[in-house]
Amino acid sequence: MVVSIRDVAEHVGVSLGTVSNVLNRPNTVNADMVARVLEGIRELGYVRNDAARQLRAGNSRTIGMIVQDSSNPFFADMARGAEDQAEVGGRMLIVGNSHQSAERELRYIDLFEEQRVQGVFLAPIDDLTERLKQLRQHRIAPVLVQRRVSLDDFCSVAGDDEHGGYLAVKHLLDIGRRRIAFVGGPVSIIGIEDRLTGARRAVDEVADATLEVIDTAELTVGVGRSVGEQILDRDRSRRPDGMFTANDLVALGLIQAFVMSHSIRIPDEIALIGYDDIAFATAAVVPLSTIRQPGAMFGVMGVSLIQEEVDSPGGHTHRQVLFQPELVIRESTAGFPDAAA
Amino acid sequence: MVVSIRDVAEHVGVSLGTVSNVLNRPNTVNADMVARVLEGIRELGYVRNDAARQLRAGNSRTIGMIVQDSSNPFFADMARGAEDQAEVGGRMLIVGNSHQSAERELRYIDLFEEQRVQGVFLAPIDDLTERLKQLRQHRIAPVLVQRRVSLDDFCSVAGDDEHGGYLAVKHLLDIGRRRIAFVGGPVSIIGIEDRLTGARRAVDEVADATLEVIDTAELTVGVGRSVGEQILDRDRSRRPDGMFTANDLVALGLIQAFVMSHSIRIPDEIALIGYDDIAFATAAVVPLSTIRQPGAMFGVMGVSLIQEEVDSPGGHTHRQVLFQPELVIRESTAGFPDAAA
DNA sequence: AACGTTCTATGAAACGATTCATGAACCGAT
DNA sequence: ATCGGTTCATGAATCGTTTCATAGAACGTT
Repeated sequence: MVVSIRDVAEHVGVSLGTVSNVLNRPNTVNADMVARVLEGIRELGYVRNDAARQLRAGNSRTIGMIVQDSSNPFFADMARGAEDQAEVGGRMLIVGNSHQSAERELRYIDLFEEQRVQGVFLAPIDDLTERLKQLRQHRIAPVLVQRRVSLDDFCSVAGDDEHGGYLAVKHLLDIGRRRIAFVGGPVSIIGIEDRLTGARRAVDEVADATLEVIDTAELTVGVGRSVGEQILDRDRSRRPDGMFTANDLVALGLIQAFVMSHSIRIPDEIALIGYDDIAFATAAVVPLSTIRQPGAMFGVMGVSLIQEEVDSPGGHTHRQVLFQPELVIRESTAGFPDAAA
Repeated sequence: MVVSIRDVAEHVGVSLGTVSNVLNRPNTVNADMVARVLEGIRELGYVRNDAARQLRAGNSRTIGMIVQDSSNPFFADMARGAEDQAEVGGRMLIVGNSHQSAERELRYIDLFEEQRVQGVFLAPIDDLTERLKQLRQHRIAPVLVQRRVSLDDFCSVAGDDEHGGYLAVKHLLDIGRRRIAFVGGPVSIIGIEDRLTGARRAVDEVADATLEVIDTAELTVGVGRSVGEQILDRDRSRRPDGMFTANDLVALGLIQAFVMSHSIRIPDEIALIGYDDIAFATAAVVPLSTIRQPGAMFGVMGVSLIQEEVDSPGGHTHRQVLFQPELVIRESTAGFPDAAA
């Protein structure tokens, strides 16, 4: 029923080594032999068994990626970039979704290791340094989406989150806001912590500015909405006048809550700025100011770094690629264009 | 360097079969033997080689999925559902992105077949009936996201697109619109064709209603934006007063174009309805009316059907699961709540 | 005719797991 | 002491590839 390379060999009347050569080194085989073998493969409907290939050859052609939240378009962009780049190198990308659960993250790492992937690309939730070093010993190249990694151990891709956080809050202060709130979390995640640090630095530069930190368990539209409702419950005087969220989803949730209530006007009463610049930020009820990061490029670069490490078996020096974020101003921190006219 | 099951066996001082039994049938092995072996595995950092496992056992533990556009949140939802369900059965999901290219679609199918996945879950672009029958012969279960499949050959999951299209345009007609436009494509894709058919049926029920079809190459925000600009270029009298788009992304693009121009008011001049009800539809500049489909459920059900077929080696009768779409009315086809008040 | 070179086909060995027929060890009953 | 029954460890065979040392064929050169 299932056709092996040996069946093809018998059918064509050549040795099994020749069929393998046709598949892997066609230039070492006589041209019409190649034609005959390919014909036989077609006739029998032979499909190479990759497990056997991998077992013998000792390497897989896949790269594993773990994202924290596949429904976040920013991660979707990253995954798309990663997939495209993997394809360039003739590799395949397997994406796992950790849902921000450290346990699922570890399970995927185990799974990827059993698959003998060539590399793993991930934004770790927990500190995985030890586990990742183990991976490296098993010839799997880990590449992180995270800034603060010990330089010698891993390649990494990151945005300058501290600077991004600074840019965001500096902008809020520049348009005259003083009661700043940061929404996001868990702040134990390094990138988020950095954004908060940058925010704090900006606030500290202005004498009468204050920073309130609203720590959340995750970064979703739903979380944004419930924080928004919580803000709505407050006395008007106790509300912030400028809010910076750790990503765009949370900001979109806030916008929904505020707009639906009809009682808080954006940006008049509260100005809002997000992070990532996902495609939907432009299309929001109130188009969202944000800090832009090149999501797809993160993916492309991450996979490139894996390929670099894999393809240079001798000396490989780890690289830290840092992308500079960029402030994008839209209506959520500016007057409406109409108002200006 | 690399630790095999044999190394573990030697290290612990047992036979290699015993180690395998500990891994696969621990209940047939004496309890403290299990403990000793596990200890050895830990000490040596042994990780099972899945390629070898799969070669010998003859089956993989993975399911392949091909999506047409990973940046569409609807597909992201579907993939998440599929992944969750795969995990329930102890399987792993591999997702490939065809970018609506029939060629990439075929490449992924080949790849999945080499991997000997247990099943493939996909919304085919081309007619793949023959190729998928080949897959089945090789013991790979194909499940389609598509309605019109010959009942006997495959399981499938689908929304009732024809009914959805009808609901959408019926709603536009109900609020008094008569010059209807359908935006989407390519209409050769079955689901899209069905939505158009439903739209046409609704239009035909009303004497003075007309339907204009704007065929597009893909279904993205960018396409929506450019169709929007094209509408803006028209004489006011030649514009539609109700538009139905084949998915929400296109509708969001239209909204962006119209709102940015400040010359077309939604829904006053043009009412708009999309399809899918992605999370961002609620948060749009003008919250978008749409036809809701349960994306995650599509994924869950699709993978369930694969598991059903795989786990019942004897008789399996193919099932067609049809989800009923649901009309969701928001501001893009209604007066603003303010206006009503 | 003998030799060296180049080209190409051959098939046994190996990769690392699972499977399964075999039998050793033990136990309780006769 | 023997026997039947259980429990459990053993290791050779096997899965389908790739690799590689070997050798046959063909050709040109001396």
